[in-house]
Amino acid sequence: MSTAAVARPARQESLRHHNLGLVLRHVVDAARPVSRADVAAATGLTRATVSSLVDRLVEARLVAELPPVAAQRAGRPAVPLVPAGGAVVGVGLEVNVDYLGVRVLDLTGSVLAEEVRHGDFRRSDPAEVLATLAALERAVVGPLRARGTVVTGVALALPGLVDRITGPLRVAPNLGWRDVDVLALLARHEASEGVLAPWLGNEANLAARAEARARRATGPTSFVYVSGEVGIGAAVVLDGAIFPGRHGWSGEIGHMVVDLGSGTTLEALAGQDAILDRAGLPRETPVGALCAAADAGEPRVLQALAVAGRALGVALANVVNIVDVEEVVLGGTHAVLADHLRGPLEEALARHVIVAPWAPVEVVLAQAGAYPALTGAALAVLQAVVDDPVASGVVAG
Amino acid sequence: MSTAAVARPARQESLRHHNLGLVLRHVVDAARPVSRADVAAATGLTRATVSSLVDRLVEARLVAELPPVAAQRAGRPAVPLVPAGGAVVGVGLEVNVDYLGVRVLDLTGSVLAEEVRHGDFRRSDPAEVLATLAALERAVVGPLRARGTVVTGVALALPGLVDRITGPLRVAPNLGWRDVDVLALLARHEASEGVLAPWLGNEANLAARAEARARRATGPTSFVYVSGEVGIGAAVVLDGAIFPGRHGWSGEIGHMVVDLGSGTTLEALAGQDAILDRAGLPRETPVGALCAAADAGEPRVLQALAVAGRALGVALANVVNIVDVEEVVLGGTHAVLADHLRGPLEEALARHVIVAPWAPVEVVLAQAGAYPALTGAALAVLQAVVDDPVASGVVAG
DNA sequence: GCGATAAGTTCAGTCGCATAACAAATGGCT
DNA sequence: AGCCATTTGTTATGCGACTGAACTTATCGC
Repeated sequence: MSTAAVARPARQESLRHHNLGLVLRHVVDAARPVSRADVAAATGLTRATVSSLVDRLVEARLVAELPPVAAQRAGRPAVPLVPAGGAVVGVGLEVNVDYLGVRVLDLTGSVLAEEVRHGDFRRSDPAEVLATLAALERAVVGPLRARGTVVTGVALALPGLVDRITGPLRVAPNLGWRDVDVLALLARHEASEGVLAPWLGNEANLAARAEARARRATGPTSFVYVSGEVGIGAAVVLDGAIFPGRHGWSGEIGHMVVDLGSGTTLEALAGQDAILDRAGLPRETPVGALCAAADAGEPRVLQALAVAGRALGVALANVVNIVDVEEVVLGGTHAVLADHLRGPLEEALARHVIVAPWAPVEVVLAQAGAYPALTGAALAVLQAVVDDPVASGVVAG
Repeated sequence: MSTAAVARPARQESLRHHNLGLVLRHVVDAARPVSRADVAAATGLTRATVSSLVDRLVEARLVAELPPVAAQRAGRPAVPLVPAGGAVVGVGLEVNVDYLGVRVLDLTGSVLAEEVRHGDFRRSDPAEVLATLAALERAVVGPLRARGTVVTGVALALPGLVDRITGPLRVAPNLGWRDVDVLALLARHEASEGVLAPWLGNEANLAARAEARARRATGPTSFVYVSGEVGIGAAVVLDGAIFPGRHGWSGEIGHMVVDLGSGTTLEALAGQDAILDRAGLPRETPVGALCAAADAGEPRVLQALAVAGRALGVALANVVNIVDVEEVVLGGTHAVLADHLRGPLEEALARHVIVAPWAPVEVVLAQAGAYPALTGAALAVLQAVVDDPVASGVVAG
């Protein structure tokens, strides 16, 4: 009943599409090279079928064969398969408060090229900033393209509300942008190049995607990712998949009301500016200095961080009670401050998460490295390739 | 990258499975009888394929053919197809604080049989209550089964935390149950009958499922369903699908902290007991009487409801900011009190939902009727049939 | 050097959908 | 009344994609 997602008819080709994705996913997700026989055993397909599918993937330069290594057991040695490096790539873009950048990833997850420009983009002019970004993208991607690299798509991370259905950026408070038609502004600089129009996404959501990939090997991938920068963003990941919400506006916890009487929001207690204000430090203080002051035992700083930690803990307990995930992943400035936040944060989680007795919530640090949204944006594009290599145009029908 | 759901290989039969579900869903979800040709046009399958699939569905008694009606336009008159009534059914069970019951639905959505027993199950003995439930189920389902009705499954709604992975009921505070192996207790009374083991689910989640089906025709089906009974439960529905969370423990908003300083939770402000206390009425007061007192303009009552409405509004704004849905659906006692809650509730939503300027949150009343969780439980079973008629064993391979 | 073993390929068989022609049943027009 | 246009549903025929089994290839161990 209650018809869920858009349902399409399944034709003969659908099998191939699905199974190509299945095989490719096994090769990409494997920790070490796998053989055709391994893939067959793991997927439940026959060796014959896997062979046929792998051949297509090799032809499309999504999978590469390594030279056989000396086998240690009897039998014909396996041909090791790995995701092809450098051939098919996704491009991640990001505009944030104090930097913008481009990062290019291939299917192995390695960074082929990257460029980050620092600057102050508060109250910036969208047209100008996006022109800079487009130029940077051209400079980075151009040489790759010239070498024959296939760019399957581009995704742009923005620190604001992007409507995934209707397109425009509604508002990015920290950039001072409002109702900006990002695609149109970018198209001015790119159409001539034949560059693909980027997908747009929220910075926290895309960073969480990078985090999901980074945590893939180590354990469960259902978590809330908290990204503390100037504001506080979050994203919900369930079984490795981002929860987007209806419009792509999920995870906006910065404005969560944590005090009904005063209407105080989380950001007013655990945001970067709020912490600095309460600590009696100027707002320009870098996070490192704040952390150092805390390490030195500065009482006002410790007090401010205790308040922030508790507020964050209560807010995240509320989130966990609503979406039922197993972990809290701290990213951005909150990762740097984790040592000082963790105590009150974990206490609040243990007290207020209703299922804590049966499924205690772990608090862990982000592993995705610097500029995770850049990585996540590129991964979003590559994920689409893996999910359906044919639809994304990389494999011939 | 980041492998999402469990991926299975697609074989030839997978096509058939998928397309059987697709066709059945079209017939079930259609507002009026449809022809094979209609289904073909709507799904993108050919008439030949649809014919073949429909024949199987008719044979499995999932779809029925009506006598052709006089056509109003040229051409051979269509054979109207409808979901078969009374042949294949889902059984919904529920144990709640002051009643338990059984409801049997067929694919048309009509109630074939139903029995509700009122009682006080606070601090009850699980074994005893479940024995009563099993007897009631036997009494209701037995005669149907004797008539040849096919029972595809049973689902049991409980007002507590049910681990959908490991099975047991962790805790149902208002029943006073804790770590109850519901399946084992039920099996004692049912194994002999050859009755299926029920799926277990949270009452609010299953009620939301009924609500999603009821709202199917009228508009968007992304909402938060709030079910105020003795406690306050909620469920998130996105595009018609329940958001279950990792363990099935999503939507636990009753314990949301809305006042950091005091640690006050939503239930302490908007729960039934809390409202009655603040209104100066005894806790046994029925909701109708409370509502009447409010209608009469009793100042303390109005004050209590204003407090509750605002608290609920803030809590739901927090939920909407996290999961990004379009509507709030009020069920249970909150539906009865809606007139008095709506004002402060809508004000809080407008003020605190960050995307309200672009996507205002609608507040609407539940439409699913009495005991929605009973309906939702039965629908859950039927949904599984529609999603994959073969896997659920109703259609021959 | 030969058998055991495992990887990968080839080929017939089967399943399920598409395509297209055909049969059935009705309204509209002369 | 009779014929055509129109639409529904059915009946071949073909093709794509997977399975299963036999076969080839390549290595290890004795």
